[in-house]
Amino acid sequence: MRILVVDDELDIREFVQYNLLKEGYEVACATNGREAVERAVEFRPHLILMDMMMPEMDGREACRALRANPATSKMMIVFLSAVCEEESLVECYEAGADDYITKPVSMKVLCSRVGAICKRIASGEREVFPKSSRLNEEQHSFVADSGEEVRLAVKEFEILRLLHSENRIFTREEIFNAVWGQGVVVGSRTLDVHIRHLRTKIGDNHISTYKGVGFRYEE
Amino acid sequence: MRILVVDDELDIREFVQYNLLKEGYEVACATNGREAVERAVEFRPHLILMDMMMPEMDGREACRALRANPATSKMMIVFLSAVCEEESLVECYEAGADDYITKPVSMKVLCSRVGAICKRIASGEREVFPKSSRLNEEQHSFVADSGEEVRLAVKEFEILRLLHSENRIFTREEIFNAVWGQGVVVGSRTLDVHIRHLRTKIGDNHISTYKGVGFRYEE
DNA sequence: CATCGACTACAAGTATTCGCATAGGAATTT
DNA sequence: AAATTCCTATGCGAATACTTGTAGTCGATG
Repeated sequence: MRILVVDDELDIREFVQYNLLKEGYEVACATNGREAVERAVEFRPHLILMDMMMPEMDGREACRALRANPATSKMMIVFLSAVCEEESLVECYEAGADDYITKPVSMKVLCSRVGAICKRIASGEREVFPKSSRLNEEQHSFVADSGEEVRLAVKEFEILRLLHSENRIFTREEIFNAVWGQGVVVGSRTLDVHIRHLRTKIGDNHISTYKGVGFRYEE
Repeated sequence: MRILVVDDELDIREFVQYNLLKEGYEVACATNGREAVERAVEFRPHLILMDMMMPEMDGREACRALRANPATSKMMIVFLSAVCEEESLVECYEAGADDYITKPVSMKVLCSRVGAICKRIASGEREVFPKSSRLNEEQHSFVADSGEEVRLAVKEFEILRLLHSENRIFTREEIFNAVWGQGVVVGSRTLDVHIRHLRTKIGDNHISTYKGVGFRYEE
């Protein structure tokens, strides 16, 4: 799990970085908002811990900039600031922050909150990175991240559309209801065959099966 | 993938051009809005990276001019500007910009965003160039890109007009409704016959069928 | 380690959809 | 009126998409 620490004060950066590293996180730093935006693109952090008041570009602006770019728009952004006035809190949320931690804060508290956030990310409750592949609704095709396009048959497309729509496991029953409709009954093997066709067309690593539960689209 | 870089400052032009060339893009430059409009016609770029403030003709005006000309109206236009005020951002979008990047920006960030845009273009999600073939309403004829003209029957013309109008798959039902009208019912094979006639007249590679979905005009 | 349930692979069968040839009748032109 | 072009219908073969059966694999569980 990668975390980007953004603060203009060296002491705080190093303190936070040291403790997060000890907890097993991968950590990168930036000293102002502008740097943060750049590093976010190249480092691809799951979580950004950012100070509010910084030179060059402050937290609010940086937050808006991050939300505006598709590559970074879904990352967790948590403000870590000494300013604990109501106003700035509201401002943060308006700028698109996910959470807010007031300074000073003990490492124990910080780590526990960071841990909670990371658990949410790991569980898939919150998607942090945008999918690089897309479905082309108008052409009934799948566009891989490499850019190449594959034409899909109707059933294949409908199954993939469902799986692709949300970042979670879909049960077999859900898939049958969504693709074939409630009343229709087809053999259970049918779905397996379509899944296999999809895998050969779009690559084996995209659809993973959860035995006894269902299927899920990944990457 | 061709990119047109428009900026009045030589340093920035060369910096951006050098880095985009290194990434494998074909790059051309212009130093103001007027030049940009001219070069866009002859260079036929997929993407135009344009500064906001320039002498002679500024970004907004150039953008509007590009949108007004059918030959350039669908190109991706992205502003690259130091002015990060809300107002100018809104102005850009009003002028018809597709995206907005604030300067200064690292090459890494720029490349990643340019890459994302190019992927969208490559996937066909966005059509950048107008179709080279066109329909002649008065003559009820089809003019191929080679210039030769084919006369079409009424039904043929109406079907082709529909397919030609948008870059997507049209279902059989849509075609029936558009060409014959809602109430009228004709045999399902009838459409196939007309499609075959069209294909023999305008070439086999233009209309592709999506089994179970519909037909689509291409190229 | 045996068993069971659930998934996969392969192969074959069934159903649907499409392309094409052909043909008769309507509309238009000569 | 005759000739030509255009529209629609129909039937069948071919191609594609979908479903099912059988057999085999995998992993968890007692």
